[in-house]
Amino acid sequence: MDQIDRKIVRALQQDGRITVLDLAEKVGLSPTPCARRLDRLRRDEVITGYSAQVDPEKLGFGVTIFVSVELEKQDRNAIDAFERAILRCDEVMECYLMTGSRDILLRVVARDLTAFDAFLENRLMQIPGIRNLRSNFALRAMVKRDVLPMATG
Amino acid sequence: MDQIDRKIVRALQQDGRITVLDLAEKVGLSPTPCARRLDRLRRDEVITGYSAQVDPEKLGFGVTIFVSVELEKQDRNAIDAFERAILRCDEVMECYLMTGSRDILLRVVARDLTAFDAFLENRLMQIPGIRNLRSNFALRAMVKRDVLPMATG
DNA sequence: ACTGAAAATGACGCGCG
DNA sequence: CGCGCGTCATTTTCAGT
Repeated sequence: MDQIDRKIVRALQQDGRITVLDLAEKVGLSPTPCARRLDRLRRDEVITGYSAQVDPEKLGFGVTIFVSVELEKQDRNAIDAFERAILRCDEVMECYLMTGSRDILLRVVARDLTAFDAFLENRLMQIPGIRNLRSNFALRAMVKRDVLPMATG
Repeated sequence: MDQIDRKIVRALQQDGRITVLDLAEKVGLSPTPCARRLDRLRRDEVITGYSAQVDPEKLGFGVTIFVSVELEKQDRNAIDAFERAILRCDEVMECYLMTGSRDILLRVVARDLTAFDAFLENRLMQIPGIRNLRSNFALRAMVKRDVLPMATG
């Protein structure tokens, strides 16, 4: 992971469909070694995939909700079980295990509040071991970034 | 936005570098009309871009922190000013305007706690109009998804 | 369907550490 | 000495018309 690798990763975060030729020029390499580095970055799982950025509203997901979940038990088994269950919920875009009261933070998308209510009732609250929930609604996203900061190196 | 468009968007979220040929086959179209739809989806900003998915840890960003910010005033001007300021912070990967006490939720990445402290001191707390802050630390990401749920249609 | 461009692959020599 | 770059060439595949 040298400076050129970081440039490659950065360029690909900014434009995931850039060609190897353009990428090579951008980072100051010729195409073949650039492609070799790209292969390595994927093998090492620095780059784990590629994705289109989509406007959720245009797909009908107008609502974003953050849900704090506190589990009854916070041992490994309880957390693993919750994790397996939450992986099956497509509405959950992000899920973080937090410090402190060792609760869990979810970012959930939904079509509207009715759909979110259905998610809570039929999905989230069906998961055993939940002590309590707290939902906070987002009015809008001010920032949604896909490019990590420059690692100082 | 019909069912085929949704399939296209879904496939591109799953693999942002899929070729038009493979995409066409996947959604049951021939390449040319598939490419036309793709152009339209980009023009309509349903698809806003493409990005590589990167493992933050492998780039040295081992720490994720959620920061709740409460502003002194919650009028349009104060929020706009905060938004402009936060856009300049590369460490802020997401920022949501919330309901309730109309505060703001940030997801911040940092190299370590020292770097996060520097961000708080030199960046975030330099923004005027902040009444208070509350930081919550993530132990790890359980789920990080880039594919929106299927819109029922 | 066609044409130009790009990707994937491999071989080879070179230079810098 | 060896790793990584550059160059070149080839074949296959893709994009755009």
